Amino acid sequence: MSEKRGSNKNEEMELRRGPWTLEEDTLLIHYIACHGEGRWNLLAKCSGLKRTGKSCRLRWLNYLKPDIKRGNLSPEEQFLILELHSKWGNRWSRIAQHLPGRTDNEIKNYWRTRVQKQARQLKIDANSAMFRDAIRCSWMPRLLEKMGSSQSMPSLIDSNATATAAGMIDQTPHDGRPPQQFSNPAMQYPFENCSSYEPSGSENHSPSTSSGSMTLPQLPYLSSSPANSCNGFTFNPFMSGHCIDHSGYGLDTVDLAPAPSSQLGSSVSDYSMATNNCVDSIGDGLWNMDELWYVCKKAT
DNA sequence: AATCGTTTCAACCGCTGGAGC
DNA sequence: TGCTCCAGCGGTTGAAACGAT
Repeated sequence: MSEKRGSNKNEEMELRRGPWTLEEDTLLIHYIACHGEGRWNLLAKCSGLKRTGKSCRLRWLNYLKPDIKRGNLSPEEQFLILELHSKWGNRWSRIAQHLPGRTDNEIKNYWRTRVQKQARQLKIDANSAMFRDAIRCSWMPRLLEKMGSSQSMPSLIDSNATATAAGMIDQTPHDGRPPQQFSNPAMQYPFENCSSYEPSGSENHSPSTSSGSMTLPQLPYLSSSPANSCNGFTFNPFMSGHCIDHSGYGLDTVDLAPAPSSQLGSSVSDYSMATNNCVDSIGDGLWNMDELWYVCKKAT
């Protein structure tokens, strides 16, 4: 036993850790090209890499794999992440399956650095129903707006038959319920029904499906308002002019300061008007913290 | 230009579940 | 049935990059 432990220790001492070098990457790529993926421990031993099988696997899956998509997440991808996370929680690999070329690690990082950041700034729990509703009622419409204007959805439609922001989020394989579908979310996503959170593993409580379009559970504090309105807001998918930013993710902080009380009592159009003028100075983004704050505030 | 605080993301760690024996 | 090994998952960390002053 002690002998085995000693030999393991010697092996561990030889193991490299930390950032991968170009030589290591080349070695790994070459080995996988010859022998294929999988059997990572064997790969680690036979390839000459002084890495653990785990490390090799991670490097390949998260960085070296040819179909890995690099760069900022598109609005469609962001929308999907928000939508799928609201259903499945922190099931990153599962969410990643619906975003071709994106890794669970990347999605997880996105959620932590972009989404949770907003929750922190709002001083609310990122896992709270309140925050999720704020996302659904303020952030996601903004993404739809972005998607509608960029008309870039075909990329997802083409690359992912089971889950697209533009069509169907297929749940059938996971829980046997009918899939949620909205043939054109920019036009049809019904925001009158903001969702409550469903923790991971509680998929039996997922949003219901109604006549081919996504219908989400209605919150008690939301009025049964007309389509495209939520919690007193009117969400026109093509409404322009929100506090938005230049970042590729569109989620950088805009302004955490609560709206003046006079605005809280106004109609959404008034409120939108009040915040619209920041567009020119801030740019083309998706995230309006004032509005989000208002959604959260009204929910309490 | 230098310093410091913040953000990003690649990589690691611990745990779990499945397969094989 | 229980053990071991391995792949995969989600949480966390820390170095590098970036931005503000």
